[in-house]
Amino acid sequence: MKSIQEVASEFKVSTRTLRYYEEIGLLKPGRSISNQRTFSKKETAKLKLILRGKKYGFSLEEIKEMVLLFDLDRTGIQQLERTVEYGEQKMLEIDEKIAELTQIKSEIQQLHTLFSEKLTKLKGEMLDE
Amino acid sequence: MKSIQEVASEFKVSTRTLRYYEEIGLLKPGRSISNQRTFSKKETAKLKLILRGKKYGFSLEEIKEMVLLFDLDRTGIQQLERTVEYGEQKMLEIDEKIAELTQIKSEIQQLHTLFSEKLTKLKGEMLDE
DNA sequence: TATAGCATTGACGTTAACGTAAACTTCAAG
DNA sequence: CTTGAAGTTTACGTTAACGTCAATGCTATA
Repeated sequence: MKSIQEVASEFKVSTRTLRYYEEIGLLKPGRSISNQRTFSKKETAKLKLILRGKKYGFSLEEIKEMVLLFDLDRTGIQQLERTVEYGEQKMLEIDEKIAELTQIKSEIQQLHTLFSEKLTKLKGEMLDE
Repeated sequence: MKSIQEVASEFKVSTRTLRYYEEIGLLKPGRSISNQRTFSKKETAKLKLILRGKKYGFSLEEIKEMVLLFDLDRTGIQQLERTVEYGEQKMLEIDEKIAELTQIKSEIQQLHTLFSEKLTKLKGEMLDE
């Protein structure tokens, strides 16, 4: 069980951010006798997922859905089926994102090649003078 | 040359968004005689890059740097060298993002497998009754 | 020529995701 | 026991990325 400061510095976020994530239902840390937040392994795992999600452009609202995978008591069959479906859909979305990133990379790559050649040529011209 | 409405509906953004992108220096459409914005191929290409960049979580400020690759007169050697370096760095960043996405996917994959098994088991139990 | 439909430039409004400050409590160290 | 660091809640402030509205201009067509 970690304190809010420990978690904050471990993940390089502010304590305000952690409280905010609790406020909007993303995290659900426990409480000590003196009412201080305690973060279990599960919560830090969730936080890791949240931060990774943010890094590639999901809103906290979207992330919330994904994090629910960690929280819900998946007892009923219907619940489980929905969860499984949801997971499949998310994986498809991720595949799309990867494809787009690859696309962007190749565009940059082209520009890069273009400029590199231009540069080589320019340097050559300098030697000619 | 396309009008603002043509571009807006083609890319499914608002005209306001296009004006905003001009306001912050991302796009630089030309003007018709009657002062109406005209979008060249280059501008729409830039817009495409902008929207793709947004989709995976770059801020407009970050995107601005990337879009500059399209705009600058790359005449001087120093400029070109900087540009080439910048492009290399960006490609590295993209590789990182792809790696993280792959990581997220595998985490979801694990949860998915877990729940799928649970589901299969539950369904089996139902038949046993 | 009047009217409808798109364009323009301000300028103020809105929302997400926190930052920051105030007022208070709790805990560990001297 | 006091003092300082870290915790709590409450609440107002801030910034990016637009939305929305008002006032106005061009222009094609009935």
